Amino acid sequence: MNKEDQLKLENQICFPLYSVSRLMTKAYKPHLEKLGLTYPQYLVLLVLWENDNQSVNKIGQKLLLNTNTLSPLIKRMEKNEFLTRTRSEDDERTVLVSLTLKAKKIKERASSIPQDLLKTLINDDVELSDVILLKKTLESWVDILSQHPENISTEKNNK
Amino acid sequence: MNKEDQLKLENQICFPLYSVSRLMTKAYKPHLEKLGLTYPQYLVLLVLWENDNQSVNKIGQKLLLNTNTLSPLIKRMEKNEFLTRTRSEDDERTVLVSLTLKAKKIKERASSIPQDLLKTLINDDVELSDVILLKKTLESWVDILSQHPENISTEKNNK
DNA sequence: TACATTTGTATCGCACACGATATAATCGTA
DNA sequence: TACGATTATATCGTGTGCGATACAAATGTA
Repeated sequence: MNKEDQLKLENQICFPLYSVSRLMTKAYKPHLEKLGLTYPQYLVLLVLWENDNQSVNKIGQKLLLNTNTLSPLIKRMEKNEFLTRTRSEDDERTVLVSLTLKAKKIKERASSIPQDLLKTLINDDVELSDVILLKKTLESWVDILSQHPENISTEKNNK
Repeated sequence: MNKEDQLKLENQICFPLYSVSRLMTKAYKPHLEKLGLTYPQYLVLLVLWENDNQSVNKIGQKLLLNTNTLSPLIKRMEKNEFLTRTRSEDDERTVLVSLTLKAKKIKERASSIPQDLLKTLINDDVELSDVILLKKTLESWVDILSQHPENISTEKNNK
């Protein structure tokens, strides 16, 4: 491929990645709005539904987000009564984030959202096996990219 | 898969998509910073390098972005002397966006960025054939998702 | 035990995304 | 040819992302 072709939008791998990510978030939107959530806020709940009462740092490690994104986001969720924030007694620096009853209650309703969305896609053109392959591929890219020099977080990334 | 498992972060297809998109943009960052560009600004240049002098609307159709995102973005690029904006004489509503000399000059330097990035990835673990497959898969998702009810743009999407 | 370093969180500033809305120009049609 | 509908762009408000920076608590070490 020559230099001219490399610059064509259609030959860029990053662009469809960027587009699909945005379009997927948009597809989630009407479902999440009913629950009063945004997509990143939904991600925080996913982490906490799996294990309640985690530090901001820990949540950030799982979502690959830093505290400069998470701190205000979590505060908004606290204001909307999905979360509570408490300083850890062991380490006064640490803020522990916990689910409220309200957040626990919507877990059930939230569980059907991804399935519902996938169904409409699979009914269209996508095969379930394609989805699984795509997920695997993207996950390996996450691994590689998160080890890339630009993406090593300043915080120690000790799982 | 039961309802409990569906909610695990690791079982969500959208999350790796969202992560890889962000990590890729981050990987681009140091390269684009040297040129004084952000990733979405780079996308606008890609469109114009292919065909100069296009309307805001047209650029938006190609990037799947609306004018409420593009208008300020293009104005920032005008301020940074990458673009010029002129009202069309045929239709006073239309703003035609053109490349400045500065923008034309960096085309050469910009052309190596994606290749450079891919090389470091491929040197690591990724096969070129994987990249091509991923691109194809994502492009088909773009097609499907952009036809989804939530994602039909208000503007007529007449290619 | 002082004190430099590290760690966990938060704040600031900037640049997107995007729904809702505004405004002016153009178009369609009665 | 009026005039309502459509179209092209822009503005506003809110919520992310993220680099840079601040700050207090905890840790390591001389």
